[in-house]
Amino acid sequence: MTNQEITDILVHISQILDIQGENPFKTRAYLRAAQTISSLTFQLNSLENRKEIGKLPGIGSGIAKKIEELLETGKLGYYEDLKKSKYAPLTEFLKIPGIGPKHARLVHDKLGIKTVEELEKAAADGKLRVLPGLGEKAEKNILQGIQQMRKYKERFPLAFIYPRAMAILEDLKKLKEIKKITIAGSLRRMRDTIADADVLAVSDNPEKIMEAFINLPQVAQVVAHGHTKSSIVTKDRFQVDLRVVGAESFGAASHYFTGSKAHNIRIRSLGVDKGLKINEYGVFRKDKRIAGKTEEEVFSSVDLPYIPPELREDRGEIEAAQKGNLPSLVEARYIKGDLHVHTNWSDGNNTIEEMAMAARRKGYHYVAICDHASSMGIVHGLSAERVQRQIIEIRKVNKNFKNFRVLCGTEVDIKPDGELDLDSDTLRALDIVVAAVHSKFTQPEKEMTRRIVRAIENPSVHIIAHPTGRIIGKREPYEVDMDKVMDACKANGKILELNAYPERLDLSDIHCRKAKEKGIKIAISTDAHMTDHLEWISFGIATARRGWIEPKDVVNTMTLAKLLNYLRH
DNA sequence: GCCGTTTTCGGCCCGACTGTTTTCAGTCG
Repeated sequence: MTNQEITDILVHISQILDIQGENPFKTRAYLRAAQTISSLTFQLNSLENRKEIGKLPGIGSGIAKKIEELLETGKLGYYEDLKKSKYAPLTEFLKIPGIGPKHARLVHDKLGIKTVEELEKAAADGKLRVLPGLGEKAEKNILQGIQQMRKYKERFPLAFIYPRAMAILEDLKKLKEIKKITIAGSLRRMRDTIADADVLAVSDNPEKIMEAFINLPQVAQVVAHGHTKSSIVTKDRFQVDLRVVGAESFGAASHYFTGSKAHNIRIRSLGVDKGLKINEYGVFRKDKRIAGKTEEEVFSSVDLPYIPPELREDRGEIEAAQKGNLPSLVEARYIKGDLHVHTNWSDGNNTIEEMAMAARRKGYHYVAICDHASSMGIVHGLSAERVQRQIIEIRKVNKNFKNFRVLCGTEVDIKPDGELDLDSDTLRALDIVVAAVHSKFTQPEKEMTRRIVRAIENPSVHIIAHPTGRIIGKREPYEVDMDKVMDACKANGKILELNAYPERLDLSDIHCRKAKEKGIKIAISTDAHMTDHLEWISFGIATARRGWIEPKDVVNTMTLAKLLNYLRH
C-alpha cells in the first residue's frame, strides 16, 4: 500500500467522521496525519520505516496502529466499518463548494438524499428551503455549486494561473487607493497546481478596491463581495480572492494568506504558548498589537527566523527554523546555465545561435543544446550523422562568443528495453547526454524501473530528464520505483533533471527533497523549445525551493569549468 | 485523536462572508 493510498483513506475517514458529527479535533487529527504522510519522502511500506510511524508529527498510537494494519493486511477494519455507515456516501457532497459536513448530513437525515443527482433534483424542486438553516438562496447556491464542481473541479497548473494573476495585480495597481499589493496563498508558495489565486492589498479605502475588483474586465462571476474581502471567478474559470488590510497589518496578513493552513495553525499554536494571539491583523498580547507590519515581525514574535513561502507546508520547516537549520534555498541568481534546450534541428522553433544569444542575455555562462535523438518521427530526432553535423555547427557558433559556451548535447530516447537511441561512440562525442522516456509509458512498474535504471547505468548518460513523465492535469507519472531510480543515480553518480516546463515540473517538490536527502544532484532545466521558454526556469527554481534544494545541490549553479569536470567524472 | 520543560487531562488557530437569523451556525481558507 502506497503513502498516497493511506493518505486517501485517512482523508476519507476524516470526512465520514465529520459528517457523523464527531469531535472536530478528532477529524482534524486524521487530516493532519494524512497531510504528514502525503509529504513524506519515503514509502511507509518498506519494513524499516514501519517502526517510525508513531513518531511522525500528528500521528500518535491510535492512527499509527491503523496504518500498521493497512500496511500489514491491505485493509483497515475500522475503515471498512465506517464505509458501511449511512453517512459514508455523503462525502461526495463535500466536493460541492458551499456544502460542508453539516448540510450534507442535514439533507440526508431530513430528506433521505444520498447522491449528488438526488441533491440536485431536490434543490431544483425547491425541497431544500424548508430545512432549518436553509432557504431559497441556499438552494440556488447548491445548484450553482454542483455545476461549478462538475465544471471546475480541476486545479490549474501554476504556470497557467501565475501570469493571469499577475495581470490582475497590474490592473489593480493602477488604482491610486492601493498602497501595496502582493500575491499570497499557494500561488506565492509556488505549488505546482493552484486551485485559486489569492491577492492581498493595503489600502485605507478597501470598499473602493472591492468595487474595482469585482468590475474588472476579466470577471465572469462575483462569488462574494464584502467590505474587505471579495471573490470572483475569471473568464478563464479560476477563482481570485482579494483581501484588503491596513498597512500596519500587511506582514501578518501576508503570512496568514500565504499559508499553508497547516503551517499557520502551527505558528498560531506557538503564539498561544507564548500568550499571543496571531491573526491576519497582527500579533497581539491581550489587546496590544506587538507585531504585524512585516512577516519577519510575525516569525520573530514566536522566536523564529523568516521562513521562505515555498517552505511553509508544515513539513518540518518550523522545527528546522527553531534549530537554526533552515536551508539556504537556491535562487535565480545562482543559475549559470540551462542544460536542456531544443532548437529547430529537432522540434524547437529557434536556431542554435538564437537560443545561445537568449541564454547569454539571461546572464548565463552556458547553454546545452539537447535536441531529440529519437526514432519517433514527430520530434525530427537527430540521427548519429546529424548529431555530428550539429557538433560542427555548434563549434562555429561558439567562435562568436566570449565567456559563454554552447554545449553539445542530446536528449536521447530511452527505448523500452533501456537501450538508448544513439550509439555510444556518438554519445561519447557530446559534452552532455540527457536521457528520457518518450514512449511506452504504460510499462509495468518493474519493467519501467529496470528500463530507467539501465539508462542510468549506461556510462554515456549524465542526466535523466523529466524522470517520472507526468504532465500535470493530463498524464499521471508512469509507474516507476523512484527509490530504486534514485539509488541507481547515487551509485552511478548520475544527475536527475528537474524539468521546469510548466506542465511537467518533474521532479516534483517531494521528489526533489528525497533526492537531496539521498545526496543526488539536480539539474534545473527548462526543456525550452523557443527562446521565451528560457524564462520558465523560475518555475523550476520555485519547485526546487519547495523541495528544500540549495545551490550546492544543483549542477547548473557550477561554473562552466567545474561543470565540465563534473560531467567528465 | 494528538500532545505536553507550565499539563497524561483538557486543551486543540482565527476571522470574513453568507444566509438565515434576531445573535448565530455553517462554510471557507
